[in-house]
Amino acid sequence: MSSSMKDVAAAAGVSLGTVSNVLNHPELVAPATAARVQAAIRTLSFIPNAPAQQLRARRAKVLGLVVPDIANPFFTEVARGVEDAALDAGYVVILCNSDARAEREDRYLAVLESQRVGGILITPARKSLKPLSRLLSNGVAVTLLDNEASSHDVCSASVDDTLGGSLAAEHAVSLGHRKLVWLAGPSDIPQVADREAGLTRTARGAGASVQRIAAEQMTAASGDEAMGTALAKGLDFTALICANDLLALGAIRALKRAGLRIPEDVSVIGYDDIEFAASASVPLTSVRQPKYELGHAAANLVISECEDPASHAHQRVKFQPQLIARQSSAQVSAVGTLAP
Amino acid sequence: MSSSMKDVAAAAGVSLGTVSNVLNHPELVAPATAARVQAAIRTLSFIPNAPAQQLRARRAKVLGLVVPDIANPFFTEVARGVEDAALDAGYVVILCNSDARAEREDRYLAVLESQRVGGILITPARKSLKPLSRLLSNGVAVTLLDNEASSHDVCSASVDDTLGGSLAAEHAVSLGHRKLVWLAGPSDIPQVADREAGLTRTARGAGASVQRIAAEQMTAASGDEAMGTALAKGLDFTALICANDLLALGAIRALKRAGLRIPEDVSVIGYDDIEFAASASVPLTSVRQPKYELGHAAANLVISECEDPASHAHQRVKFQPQLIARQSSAQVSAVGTLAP
DNA sequence: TCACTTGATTGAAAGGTTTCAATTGATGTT
DNA sequence: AACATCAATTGAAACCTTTCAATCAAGTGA
Repeated sequence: MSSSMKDVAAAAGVSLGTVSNVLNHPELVAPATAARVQAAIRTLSFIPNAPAQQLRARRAKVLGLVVPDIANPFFTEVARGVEDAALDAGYVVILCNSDARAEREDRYLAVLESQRVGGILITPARKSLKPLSRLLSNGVAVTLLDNEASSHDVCSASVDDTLGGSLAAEHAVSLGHRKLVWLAGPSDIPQVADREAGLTRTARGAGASVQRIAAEQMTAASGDEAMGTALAKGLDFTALICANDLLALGAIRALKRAGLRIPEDVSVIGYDDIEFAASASVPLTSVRQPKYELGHAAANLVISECEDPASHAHQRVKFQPQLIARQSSAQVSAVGTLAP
Repeated sequence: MSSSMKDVAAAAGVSLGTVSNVLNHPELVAPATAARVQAAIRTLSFIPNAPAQQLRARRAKVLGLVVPDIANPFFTEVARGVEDAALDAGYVVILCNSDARAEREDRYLAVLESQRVGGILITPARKSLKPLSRLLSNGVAVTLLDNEASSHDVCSASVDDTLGGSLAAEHAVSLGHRKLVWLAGPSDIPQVADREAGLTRTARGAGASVQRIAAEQMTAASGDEAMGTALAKGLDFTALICANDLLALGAIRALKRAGLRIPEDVSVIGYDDIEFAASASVPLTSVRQPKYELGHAAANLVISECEDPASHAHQRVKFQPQLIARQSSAQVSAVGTLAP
């Protein structure tokens, strides 16, 4: 049904090679011939066979996007940035949710290897780059997404999480808070560790205390649960800083259930500034990350490496986060402290 | 670097064809030989070249997922269902956001045709299936997602939107509301039209009036704006029913700005029951759609058609929505009516 | 007119897989 | 001993593209 270059060649009365030249090296072919070939392409509505091109080129114009969870609006927005950059460059994006599970990540990496993708954008489920080494040695361009590269054979695009943590702490401290709680996620997530480091350093430096509680996953449900159990055990604090907005949204539910008012009793600060932060039950103060830009930049890094691996120098792009103050945080109240 | 079946054949001392048989028709090859080949596959860590398979098969084990906007949590959840079904079947998903724009949708359809994808899951940007006819005549399996098929050459998986609209109306009416406002989206979205039809029929049948206002897009920002202008012009109503939750979230912002209390002055009902509906400033009453299941079912439909087009019968799977009542809707108050 | 250059076009090979008709070797039948 | 049967394996063709060395035709300079 669908026509090949052979059909086009026959229709235009030229050889296969000439059709290819029209498509890939138009400067080599006489204008009249080129016109004839173009006409044939149109009448046959020829569309190149990408798998054949990929087989020939040994690399597909395809990117793998491996993220923990696209349902997290942070990654959704990042994905939009990736997709737009990819489409502009004639690339296509394969969506891979790892669920932050190594096993599922590995499965996807194998699939992507089989597909001979040109590049991979990944927010890894674990710290080691070992699982990527096969791909790297096969010449696949890899860019770390929302993670800073520690080695020198990959690019990375990330946001300064240490600074972000600092910004959150500064904000809380500037409102007079001295007893902070940090609601972390799983401890093996590097972004969370960096935010925690920045937060802790800045808070302690300003004379504030930081207690740490941890949620199992970076989801609202998990934040609700973790906050709930922590409150049940008793907790003395005036400000809650969360490792991301989903946790914050969940924690707010738990706080409200416990009869605490926000921000009168507790100030809450999230991280990411997802779209829903502004529509939350209490509009959420949050550390904004340039999500779309992050995805866009990362995609452009891999694409540039794909297009010209030889002259490519690995880069680390780092964006700056920004604190967005809303109603969920306020000046500490004289009586706001909650004793167990 | 990466090894081919030829390498495996050499290592195992058999012919290329035998390696292929081990992989695809193991029953044809002697156990001892098969073992030898498997060993070679392992030592060379051979991974099949998907583009070559695709070239040969003339169809890739790849699905295109074309949605208006993955940033809408409804589609995000649908996408998860699609992806899980695909991964289980050894398929891979290409993410295509059409932004509900015909031009961008066409661009993606051309890309997917070029990639020779086996199937396409699409929530079309326009009613006509014309843009898909090329694909269909090339034997690509197409399944309509969240749209009911009107023609007979495609499958579809959808949710009963007319029923959903009815459920919302019933709920409002049962709480005593008689002056309803319907916040619609762009009028060419079939889902929205169906919801509106169900809503209007049921509401009018119960003696309630329905005024219609429309947002430009199905986003929170757009809902905020549409509601804001409508309120400024004056509106007499006690319940607001929105074409989706994002619109509802935006509308709630506008209502609050106008000094209206929810649900005391206005009851608000959304549609989709996205995860954030429960965390919204007022937990949102909404019509829940089985989003993940929808995506999962749709993917399984296309995959089954890809795998065995001959014996495939086109199907229309239709799910039932369900009303989830939360705090944003309540019994109409005696004084709640707002005059212009 | 011959030798040569330049520009345009061609033909063949390669890339990795699957399929299928053909071959081989062994077993069983008469 | 000759033949048919069957299981296991092989070799070649096909899928469609790109590249590159080779060819061809036309035009230049001597």
